[in-house]
Amino acid sequence: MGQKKNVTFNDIAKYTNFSKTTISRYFNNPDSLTLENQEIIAKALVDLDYKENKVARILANGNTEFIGIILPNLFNNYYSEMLDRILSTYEQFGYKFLIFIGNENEDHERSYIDELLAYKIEGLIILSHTIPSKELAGLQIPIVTIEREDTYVCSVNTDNYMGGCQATCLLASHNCDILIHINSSCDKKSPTYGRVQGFIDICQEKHLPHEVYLKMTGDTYETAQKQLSEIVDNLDQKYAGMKKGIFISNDTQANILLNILIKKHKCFPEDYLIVGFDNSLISREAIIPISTVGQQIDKIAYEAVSLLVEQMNERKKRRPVPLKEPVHKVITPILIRRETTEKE
Amino acid sequence: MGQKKNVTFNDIAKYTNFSKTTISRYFNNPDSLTLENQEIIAKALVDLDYKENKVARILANGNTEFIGIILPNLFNNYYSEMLDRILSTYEQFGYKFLIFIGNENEDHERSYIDELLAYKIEGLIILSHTIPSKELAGLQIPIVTIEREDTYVCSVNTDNYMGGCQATCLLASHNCDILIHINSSCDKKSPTYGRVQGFIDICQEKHLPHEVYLKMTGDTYETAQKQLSEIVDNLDQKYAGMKKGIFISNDTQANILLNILIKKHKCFPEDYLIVGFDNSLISREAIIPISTVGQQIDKIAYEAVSLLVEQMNERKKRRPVPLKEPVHKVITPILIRRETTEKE
DNA sequence: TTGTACGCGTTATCAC
DNA sequence: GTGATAACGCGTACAA
Repeated sequence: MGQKKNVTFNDIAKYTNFSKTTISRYFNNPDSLTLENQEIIAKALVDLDYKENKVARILANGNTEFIGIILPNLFNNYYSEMLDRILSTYEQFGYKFLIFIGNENEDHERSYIDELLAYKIEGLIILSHTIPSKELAGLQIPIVTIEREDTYVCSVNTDNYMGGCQATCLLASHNCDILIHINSSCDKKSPTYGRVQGFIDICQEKHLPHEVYLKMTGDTYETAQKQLSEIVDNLDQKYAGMKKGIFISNDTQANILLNILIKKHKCFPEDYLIVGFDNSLISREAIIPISTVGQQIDKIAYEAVSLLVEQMNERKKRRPVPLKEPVHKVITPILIRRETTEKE
Repeated sequence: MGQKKNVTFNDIAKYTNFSKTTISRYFNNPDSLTLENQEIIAKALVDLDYKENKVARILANGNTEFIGIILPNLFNNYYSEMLDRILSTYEQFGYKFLIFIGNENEDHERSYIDELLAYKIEGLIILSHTIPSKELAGLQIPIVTIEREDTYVCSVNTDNYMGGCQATCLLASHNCDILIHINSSCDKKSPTYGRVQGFIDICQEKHLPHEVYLKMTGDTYETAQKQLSEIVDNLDQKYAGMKKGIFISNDTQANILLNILIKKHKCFPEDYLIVGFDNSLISREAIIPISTVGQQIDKIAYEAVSLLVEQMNERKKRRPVPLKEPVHKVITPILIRRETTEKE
């Protein structure tokens, strides 16, 4: 472990003429010692330069204070921002995080989970999409997922349906002649599908002409660019002279769309409005700040850890009462109006 | 730890009529068992549904296979991308990572380090800037820093000086009338200062007129925007009609600068050239793809972990020979020419 | 090739 | 308030 022998409770016990037990109590229940003896031990810790060893503590009491996390990647700003917020809950809850990047590789992710279990993590947060929630539920350990299929496990998700409604209503309020939604062909079970549903429902409710493009693959910047260029050409032709309100599935794509429009028309055309999703950095940094449906990432992260901590605490009781049904928390998105809808 | 009693080597030993030692050997030195017996044990593991416990293993042999990481944040794309690459070295080296976000808070970072040491991490990777390397060197544990002050510890850095030279030469090759460098007022000891020095040296060597702005604070997007607007107004006036080559300290700022120029002049002005630094996502996603000095993040991450692993392995030998001097690895940047210099 | 006995550093239980 | 002793689960000399 260390270079030289570690100083242990035994050494401190000998040095102070107390027993190991008393030293342990000094750390875990100091009030049970006299103030005087507390000071003696405190001094000894300094004299001997004691460093605590949590590994030994874990073995003895079983609490690792580890939470495992599996993310698809950290290139996507959404994930890195979420991770930032999750890690920051350390100040509040004290849990440490062991992190793996899945890269959409299901088998790798399985082996990562095994590794995490071997380190006796107390809970697991999953953001990757590969392993079905049914399988995750069989892991016999508290789990919370974020923005993914979550039928059999606890989860925290943005209210994507409401987000879709908000975006659509915003476009509708500007009296667009045609509303357009662009998204990937996501599964109907995935939370993301709520965005599509919200768009369609509002359009039907308000009897607004609308069209849905669900063919984005968007693996890379280049393919997204190509696909969106085609869509723009299509729209320019099909709805020439009409006011077009576009709700697109994320800010990265909204930005690409914006750039395509500006390059093609030399400026952001009067007859286009754009709303993105996520409120990721790029929506602010774009040449024209993009209106977007903002996910409350800090809140999602907090609720996820919080929900996990509840379950972990429950398990530590003598008679734990496991959840009958998975809990699904829903976080309200916040509509952010910027220049792609509120033209000056 | 678990809900029910964990299955241990003892249980397997009883089940198979071997000793604990033999079970242990099955995992750590399987060749020392007969194939037949290996199969018997393998079957027992399945029958009893054994789950390995690495915490116990750590306590027994002292190897946690943990590496600690302290980052300033994950909002900055550079850090999240770096973390992505570092985490991905798991496939190669097998080390697990415990991660803390420092948020520029020196005292918090100290307490994070204490926590990491309590978990007996074998090495530490530091990307945050607060704690002086002299203090880090006193930690008695292998350390590697990335792009920060590194006098007393091992480090991996981009060759910022070369990057500065590359960017400046690129601008010079386009026959600019005036070369400009925009940066924050960084410490001369910080690796980043190399970018400034490279710029100045090349300008002087080639006898090129140049000017350096070192007053960016860039805490937020808005302040950066304001500061750069002022600089642009200044440049427009001072060097009207002249071809201006700007080398700016990072891509985020390059993008802001680009947007300001386009908004002010309705297009990207003929008489401006821009080179950023980092090759971060935004440099590709900008309305006009930005030329930049690309940091080889994957290589930096690999070299950092690799350098750390070497030191950790050395410590495990019976007679470890610690490094006399800190090793400083330098990674060559790669110039990426895009449309802000190579106009069509 | 296999087994015995002990150590790793802490906590929990029970006694005083 | 304090102490002795037995866990926790695995690795490793040393012996057979």
